[in-house]
Amino acid sequence: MLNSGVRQAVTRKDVARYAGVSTAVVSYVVNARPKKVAPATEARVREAIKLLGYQPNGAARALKLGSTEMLGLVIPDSSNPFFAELSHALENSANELGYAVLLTNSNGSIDKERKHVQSLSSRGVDGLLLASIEPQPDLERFKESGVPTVLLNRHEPLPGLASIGVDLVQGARTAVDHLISHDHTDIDLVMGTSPVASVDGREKGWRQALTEARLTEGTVHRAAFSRRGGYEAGQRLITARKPPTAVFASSDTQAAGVLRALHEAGLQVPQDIALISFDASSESEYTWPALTAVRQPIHAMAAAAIETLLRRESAGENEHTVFPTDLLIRRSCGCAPSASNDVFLPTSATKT
Amino acid sequence: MLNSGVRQAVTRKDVARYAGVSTAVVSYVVNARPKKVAPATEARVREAIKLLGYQPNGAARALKLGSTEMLGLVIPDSSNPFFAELSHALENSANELGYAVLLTNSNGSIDKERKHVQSLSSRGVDGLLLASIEPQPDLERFKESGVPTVLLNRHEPLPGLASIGVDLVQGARTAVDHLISHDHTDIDLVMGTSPVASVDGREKGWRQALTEARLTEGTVHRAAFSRRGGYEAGQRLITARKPPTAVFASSDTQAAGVLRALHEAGLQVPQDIALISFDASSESEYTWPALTAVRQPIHAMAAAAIETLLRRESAGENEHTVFPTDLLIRRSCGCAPSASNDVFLPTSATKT
DNA sequence: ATGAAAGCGCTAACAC
DNA sequence: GTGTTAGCGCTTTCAT
Repeated sequence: MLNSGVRQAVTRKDVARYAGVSTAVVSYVVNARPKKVAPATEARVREAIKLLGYQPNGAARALKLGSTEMLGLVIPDSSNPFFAELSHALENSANELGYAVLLTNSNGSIDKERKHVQSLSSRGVDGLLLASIEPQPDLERFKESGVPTVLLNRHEPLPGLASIGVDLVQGARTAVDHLISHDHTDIDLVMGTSPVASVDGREKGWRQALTEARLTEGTVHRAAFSRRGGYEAGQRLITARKPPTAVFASSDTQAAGVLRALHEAGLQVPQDIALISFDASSESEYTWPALTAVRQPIHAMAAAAIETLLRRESAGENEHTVFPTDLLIRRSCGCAPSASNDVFLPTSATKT
Repeated sequence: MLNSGVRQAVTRKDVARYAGVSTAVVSYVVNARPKKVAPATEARVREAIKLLGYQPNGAARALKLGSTEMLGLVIPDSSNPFFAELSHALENSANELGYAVLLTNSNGSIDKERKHVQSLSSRGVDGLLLASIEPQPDLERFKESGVPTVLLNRHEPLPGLASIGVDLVQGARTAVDHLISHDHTDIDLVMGTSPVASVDGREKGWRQALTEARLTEGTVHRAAFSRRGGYEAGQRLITARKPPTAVFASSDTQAAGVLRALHEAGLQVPQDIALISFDASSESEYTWPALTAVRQPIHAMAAAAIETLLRRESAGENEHTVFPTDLLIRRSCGCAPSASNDVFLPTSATKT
């Protein structure tokens, strides 16, 4: 009838016996709750804990309390620089509040994403952080599992679910407007593709900026959200009859690929073709030339996501928080910043 | 006395009642074990499960079974490209075997690393994957917690603990030998710094290759394992009285920094200074020029780590597995590969 | 200030 | 083939 005591050799019972108290008292000192314990008793218990090398059993605690103090994280690809930085920031924020995070990759598969959500829910996570690849995640799924959820990297409100993201349209407009201020009139777009069709805010912003400046619309080069995708788009871009003089890329990784294609063709950036990217993850600072990029406030978003999730555990608000972006001026746009980097547009977060 | 039934509204008991069976039967069908169930009964149970939206409670299962089917991962920085790729591969491998992974970052702090090990152990992980920043991790700590552990990114055997890594010395020698074959005689080293002093295998390999070729030793530039570190090292390197004609960098990220410094100084790679880096993470393919790099077989190592860890749960062997590296020839070394990338040294893993 | 005991949801040995 | 039930380690109410 015994469980194979492989690991949990020492339980609170052993500690209690060793310290000559009841198991309840051990609990009181370990949690400093809900009762006070006499200093002398407490000392004996602590002594016993240290001596026996006692470690509370998380599973038992979770079962009793109904809370695992774990958060589930589902992202497309944790090795992609943007998501790598985001998940790092999320882990740090969660950790500060005593929460551990279960990391899962959907690897671009909707089916895998669903399985992970389900599995994390079954593991009893206290909350779910989901960077979904579905433009319209099935709400019922979440209601059912009942796990508080916040959607990451989500750029439009989704009624019924909390979400956090950036103003894609505004960010793109800032970038394209900047290119226009450098007197460019032929501005192409390298746009990432998501599994399901729907117009990305970056595409809208690019188009809006062009329209307002009464410029003719450039070409949209669709490619995967990856360095390779950008590389292929870059190759297509320069072999057009009339290549653009400037390009806006929907992510840093794509821009890195575009850069490679341009270099291989012997083209100079920004002289022959100027380039601005989106995200401003740390890799964008070390490309050649360094990328001017629309920056997402990753750390602030991560902190807000955790905060929203944990607050939601009690209250159940479903707001969409939009963070502003700034334009980080470096070399690829044609500017020659004097010394350090300049930053535009430092506005604050808004809620919907 | 009731637990606040916030989430786990529906338990196996509800399912049993609804299907008109006992709780044991529900267990049998959910786990397909340890008893057979009549097809008709099974169908009724599955029906009830679906209808009620029943999800097994992981904490209860873990408590009963003494296994959480979770693995703990402790790494210095999950946003560093190398560790990002490693943790991605680890998560994938673990997931295939039904294990979830708890990700934690030590952020370069030994204290944090210890806290995470302790916390993961307390959460009852079935195994620990640890990329320690300590050159000599305290063995007692692990014996005590009793969690099967494998050390990652570990390049020398550590008696008493399983570990996995790459032959740093050999990898570095291959790189430096290659530089020598390009007729370089002044080859500097950009070496990452770890918190505690101890000679890294890459430094040894660099020195050995130089010595065997009867070349005078170049300068060692110590810098952080980061793009910024590499950048600073690169700046120092080119302002020396007699700059080298070739450089071996101990990581891709550092090489990216070196590249930036060289570009800023108007130096050509490989013409003015040739460069080879270590890791060959995916970012090394998209720098300009693309980096020739010593490649670590990240996926194979991840798979082996998981396999070792899970096998160790029963048997308790403590071997050190060394993986071979290859030299991925691209442009930064001075080669002009015809079409695709060439790969050297495809040998197989060895155990100690 | 301390202790006894119930019970969280699940598994599996054992009885039928 | 199915049901009964003990018990995993913990928290906390209630009694002392």
